[in-house]
Amino acid sequence: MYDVARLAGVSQTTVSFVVNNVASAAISQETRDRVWAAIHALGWRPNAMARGLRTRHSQTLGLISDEVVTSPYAVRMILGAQEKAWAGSQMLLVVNTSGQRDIEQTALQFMLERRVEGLLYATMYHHEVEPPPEVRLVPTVLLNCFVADRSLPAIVPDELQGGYTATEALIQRGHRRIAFINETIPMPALFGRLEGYRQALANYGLPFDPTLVRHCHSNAQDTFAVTRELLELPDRPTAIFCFNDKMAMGAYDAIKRVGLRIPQDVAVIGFDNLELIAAQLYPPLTTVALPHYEMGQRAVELLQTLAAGEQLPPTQHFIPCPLIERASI
Amino acid sequence: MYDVARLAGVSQTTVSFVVNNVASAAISQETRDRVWAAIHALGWRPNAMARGLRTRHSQTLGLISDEVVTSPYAVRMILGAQEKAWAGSQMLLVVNTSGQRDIEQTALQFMLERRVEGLLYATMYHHEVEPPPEVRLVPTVLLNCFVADRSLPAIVPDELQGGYTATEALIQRGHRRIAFINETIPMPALFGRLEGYRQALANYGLPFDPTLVRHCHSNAQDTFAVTRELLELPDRPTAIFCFNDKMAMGAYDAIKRVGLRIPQDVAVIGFDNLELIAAQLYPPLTTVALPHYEMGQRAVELLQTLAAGEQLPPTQHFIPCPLIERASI
DNA sequence: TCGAATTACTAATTCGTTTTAGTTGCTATC
DNA sequence: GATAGCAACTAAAACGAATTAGTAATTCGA
Repeated sequence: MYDVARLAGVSQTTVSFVVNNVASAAISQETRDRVWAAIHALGWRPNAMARGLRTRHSQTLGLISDEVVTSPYAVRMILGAQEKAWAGSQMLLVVNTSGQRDIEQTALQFMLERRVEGLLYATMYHHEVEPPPEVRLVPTVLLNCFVADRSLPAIVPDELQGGYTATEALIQRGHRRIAFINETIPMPALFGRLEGYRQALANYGLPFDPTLVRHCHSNAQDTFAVTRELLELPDRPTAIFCFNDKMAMGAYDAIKRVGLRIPQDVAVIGFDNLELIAAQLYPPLTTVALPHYEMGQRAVELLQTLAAGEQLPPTQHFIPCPLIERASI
Repeated sequence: MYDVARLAGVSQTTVSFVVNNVASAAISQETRDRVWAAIHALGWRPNAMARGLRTRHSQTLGLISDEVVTSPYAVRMILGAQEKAWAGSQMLLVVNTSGQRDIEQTALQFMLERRVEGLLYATMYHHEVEPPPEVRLVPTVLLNCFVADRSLPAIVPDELQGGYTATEALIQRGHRRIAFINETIPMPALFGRLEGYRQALANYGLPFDPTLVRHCHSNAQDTFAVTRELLELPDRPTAIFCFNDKMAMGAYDAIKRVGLRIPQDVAVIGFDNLELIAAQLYPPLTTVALPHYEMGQRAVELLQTLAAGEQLPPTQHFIPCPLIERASI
């Protein structure tokens, strides 16, 4: 900046005023032009570290996530966060801990040293977490997870509404015997979606038939078997709500194998909206989307208002899961 | 640091020496203990901006990528980069430009202002790029892309070897009539894999039959049709090499539809190793993986040596694509 | 016509570190 | 008994901006 000042024949202060467009400073247009010309001539660029040191603002948010691998579309969460941060001209520091506690700990230290203005603590599937206590030193928003005592604001998908929406979509197309193939591992998604399924049935005056609710691991192979069982039931279900799209893949195979058609004979609805699967299956899979992108955005939005000093209670935000209509119901 | 110094009864300089374990400074163990005690008592943490200002090192790498959406597994590239950066105790600044030139431009400015020590310019599918000229102000490595004049170092997948590997795997299992369903849009992958296919055939003394090479868009639907055509050929191929796993999905459907078995009647091999598809298909799909994770790692590795001041020619690094054996051939 | 207000700037301090160049008091040495 | 050498520190100057508190010259108003 001193070099620029010298070349433009002004003081370093003036350069700073011009660069930052300081309202309280009166600088003639002619001087401004000279300063900018000098800046371009020298290729000067502000040093964010020096600026940050003085202003005490890093213009940086940190994102600590456990895994990006399991569900690739959860990446859209990061994307949503990044784009929102970007819109607020902040950068996002991303660290993936691979679920290792020590990495998480040092990542946190690193971020605090860099004076991040807020922290996103994200997980790739919706579950309870116990983040290190230091996260409370800085505004923090949980993404796709929550703490037992709900003492930190969280952005999570509305599993119940999602389950309700899927079931309702089937009911509205006239289905009355709707099977639900649920996950086996206890997790919010399992309980939430089941509850949504029950509420939808109840709301439309349909009975809850426990024989129609099955559990298996969420892969195509296991679901293939479970689906065949369901199809052999005396009063065969006309629709299957699968816990996720991977399961739907297995269900498709099973239905086709016994010579039934989708959706004419058996309708299938999934969950997750994994484009890769849902759009490639034949017929394309109707499913419920996890609103990852929007969750990322909302989380940063919230973080930004918190970082601005606003005092808010640690609300748990449930983001609705929209129905993605394709051709399987 | 001054507060810590006061509490420990030493000078700020001493605190700095203790914190950084400066070898040239002689500090008694007793004093070190007092300093650390004071640090913990006050919860002091170094300010990375102040440190960076003084040392002229940001300990940060920048990653500019166009899209994370198209091929979700390309995310592993970012993961590889992040973990390697982490290992060198550097942080990764990630910006996704969604392919917009203006975002790319400002992202670059932002990163230069933050004095990133190196830049990764990544694309989600392998193709030629023209990055903004400012990338040359700082060590830069291209990831999954390259510039026309090869004036920047690049890390790209070895498409030719990949095509060769896939074809060879089929040949070694006794196949002699091997179809190849290729992409239609001109891109390095199309040419490279085709060349690999040809070289493998030639190497094993098999004729190249143009009727066995088809082109279609890489989705299940279109591939379904093309596969049916292939299966109706008088001298039907016994194996199909699909340009990617999405295509393989369509091929599976077509083969099953006409009552043939995989792999007994027709073998199928894919490309990309999209776990989501390859592992869920029945039978699980043998495929060739794009070494995204390793590419990310290698890119950062290279970047780190460049950032260390080493002068290297802008080599194009071809990372081999390994065969992932499952059950479809 | 003179003081007040305004315009157009600048000097100097500060942010929180690292680092260079000392300083002080001992101990060992010849 | 002076001195070199060492151990154990400290003072002060950067690093590159932002910001506060001025200053000099001009304009304005009564």
